[in-house]
Amino acid sequence: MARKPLTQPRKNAVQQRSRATVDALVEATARILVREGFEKASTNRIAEKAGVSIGSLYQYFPCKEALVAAVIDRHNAEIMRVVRSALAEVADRPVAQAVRRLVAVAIEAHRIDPRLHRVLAEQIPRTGRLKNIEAFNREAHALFRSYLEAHRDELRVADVELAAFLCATSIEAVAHTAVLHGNEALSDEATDALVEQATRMVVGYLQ
Amino acid sequence: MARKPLTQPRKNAVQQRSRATVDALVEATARILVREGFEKASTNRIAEKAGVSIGSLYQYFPCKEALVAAVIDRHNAEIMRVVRSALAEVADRPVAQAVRRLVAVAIEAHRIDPRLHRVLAEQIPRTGRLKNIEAFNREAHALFRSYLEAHRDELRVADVELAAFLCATSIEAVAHTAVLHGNEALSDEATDALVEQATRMVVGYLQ
Amino acid sequence: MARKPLTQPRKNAVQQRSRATVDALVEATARILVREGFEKASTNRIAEKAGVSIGSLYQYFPCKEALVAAVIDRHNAEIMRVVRSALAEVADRPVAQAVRRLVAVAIEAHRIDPRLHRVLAEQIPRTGRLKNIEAFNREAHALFRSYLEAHRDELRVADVELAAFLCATSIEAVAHTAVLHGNEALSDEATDALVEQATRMVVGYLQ
Amino acid sequence: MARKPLTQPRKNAVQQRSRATVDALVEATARILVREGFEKASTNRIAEKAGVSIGSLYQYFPCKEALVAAVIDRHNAEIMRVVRSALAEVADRPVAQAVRRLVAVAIEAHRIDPRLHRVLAEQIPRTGRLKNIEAFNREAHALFRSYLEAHRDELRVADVELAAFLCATSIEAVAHTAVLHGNEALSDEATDALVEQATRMVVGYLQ
DNA sequence: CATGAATGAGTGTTCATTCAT
DNA sequence: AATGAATGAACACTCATTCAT
Repeated sequence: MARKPLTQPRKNAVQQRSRATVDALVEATARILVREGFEKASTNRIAEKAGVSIGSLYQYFPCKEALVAAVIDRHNAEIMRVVRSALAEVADRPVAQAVRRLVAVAIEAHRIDPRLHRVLAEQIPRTGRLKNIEAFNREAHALFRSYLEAHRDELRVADVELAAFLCATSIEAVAHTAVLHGNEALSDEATDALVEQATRMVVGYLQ
Repeated sequence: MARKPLTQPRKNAVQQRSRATVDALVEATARILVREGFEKASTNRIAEKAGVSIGSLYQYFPCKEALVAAVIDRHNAEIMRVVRSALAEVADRPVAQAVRRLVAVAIEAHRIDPRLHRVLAEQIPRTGRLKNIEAFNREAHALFRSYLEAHRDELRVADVELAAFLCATSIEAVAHTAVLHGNEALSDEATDALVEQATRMVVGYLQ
Repeated sequence: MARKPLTQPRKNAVQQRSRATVDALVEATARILVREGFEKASTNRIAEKAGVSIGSLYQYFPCKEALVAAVIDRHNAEIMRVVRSALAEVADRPVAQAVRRLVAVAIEAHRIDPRLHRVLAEQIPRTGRLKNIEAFNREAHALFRSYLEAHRDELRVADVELAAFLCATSIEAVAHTAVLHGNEALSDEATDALVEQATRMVVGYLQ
Repeated sequence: MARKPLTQPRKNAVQQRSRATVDALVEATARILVREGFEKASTNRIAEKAGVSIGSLYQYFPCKEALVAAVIDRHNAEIMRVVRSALAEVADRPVAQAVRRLVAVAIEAHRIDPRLHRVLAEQIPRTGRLKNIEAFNREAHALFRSYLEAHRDELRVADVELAAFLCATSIEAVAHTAVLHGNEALSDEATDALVEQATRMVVGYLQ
């Protein structure tokens, strides 16, 4: 009952151990996913790479999908932290500035862990409960739409929802493709040019 | 080119039979992919649905991936036929007209077999040799870029390659998402509005 | 017999606690056996249902079989209490009366916890040390045989041992099957008729 | 369509091979069941003992239970062949003769493969679809009841159904216990005495 | 060419049991 | 004593692929 009295003994030690095991498992899953792909990510292999017994794996994750979902959630959380803070930051800025920032942030977000992002976006069978990747896109879209609605008087589009869909989809696709499908890493100049042009396209449309 | 003209009938018969077997296998694969997903598409099941023995399947396809690749190729070919003819058709039209037509065609293309398109885009592990889905995108992008280069004097963009990437990526993403991720089928009005706005965005940027 | 009388209270407390833990474990095992069957009765689940750690379970029971054996022993003890007291009660009665009472008691005994009885009789793999269910039968048979030997002069059978085997086996099987394999619970009338006829069969044979 | 023209070529060869595999699997299952018990009868072990790959096992049996069910069916079929023919044989005989024969047959039936019978009766978890063991008992009971009904005028019992239940259950239990739970094999004299006494008990009751 | 029986490495998952804390 | 995290052998089952017929 009495907690945080400077020393959290046993239980905390226990919690730390558990936590370390869980982290090791999620991390091992992500690594295998990135290096060898979804097909090679068997539970036994994950446990082995995590330095944990297969029994322990199933103490913390009810099935293989839960492990992959944890990786997805962790990655999505990182991305959404960046996206949410950017959108909060530009909430009161005019559309031209806001869009430029959001395009830049979309690229940044895709650079957090591009190879993992690629695997999650392209290699995971989107069956059953593993639909979560789109979930985060939906949240990002919704936030962007809220911004546009708040700035409706600056816009010269009739249907804000449609405009939001158009712009958010385009920005995401451009950032995704540029970061993941370019043959080489984007140079700073190329990135600047991309941001500049994408911003021009979107702002030109909205205003 | 001309071979053994005497036994040609026989050989033709054989070739026809082979062709029919191959077609049946590809068709069965596509059907199972659409109806039951990649995970259920085992080679034995495909052979059974195609009314062919598993041995025969391996006479025509060296491995499972080759079968899936054939489905992808067939689908891509259908799409590219539409895209190529549209681009040929608009080759000499002004940008505004051409873009409107291309946006409409992008949507049409995604409607050819949306459920198959979805499976191919989302459910197939993109391991090893199964990268072909992007291949077709690359061709479409290249064709569009050629168009823009031929109409460079109508444009007010500095970097045509970058502009082509931006526009083609956006159009593809918008069409893909609208067709496959909308909760219901797009109405005609919604489609018209989408085409109108996407065209405005792209043309506004290019000119 | 009398040990360390000074620390007895403490020790008693401990013993009581132990006793309670053991009881909880046996009870939990029985409940799971009845409600979910042998296959679901894992040691971890038993410990959980008993509100005891898996470590404690192994402090009191060396292995899973020991737990199941304890359930069997407890159930057998209950049954044998009934059977023994009935046999004591009829020890001096004539055969006709005694048999009628014993048939009734056999049915009563199977009704003590029919679902548990069924699981113990049908679902537990009778491997290794888990043969105990027959043990109780052996004791009941022996008691019945003693009764018959004491009343030998009332009987017109040559081989009392064989007669005891025949009658005890038949009574047990009839009671068992009637209680556990009848589609519905036995009505009072049906039970009466069953007792009447079984008694007639056995007494007719013995006398 | 045209079948049995003296030679059943290919297909027959194929069928023979399949049949041999199936037989080997059922036989291996029975052997392991007898020698090592249900718990040791894993599908991999069965396949190995049958000299067949685990894959082949699953080509012919959809799950482990199906394998065990096949063993049960095979054993039941053997027993029922004996029981059915005995009942057909005695159909027109008077009760006293018929019962003596049936008791003898019950013992014979339990001697067909006593160790297998024991495992099937005692060691197989009677879960789900593995209830078949009782099914054969039901058939034997029904046949016996039919006999009694046909000979009702010879009997002095009020309720033929109840009498059939009583006698069939008793005979089965006595035969089962005598064959399987006696410490040693029954001598011929002991068997004769058992048949004699059981017959006396049952006939005395019926008439 | 066609067949389909056969293969066996590999999968996800369970569970009795141990042992450091 | 009590705890519960950890273990890992074992299980039922799948499926891409081979090869004798």
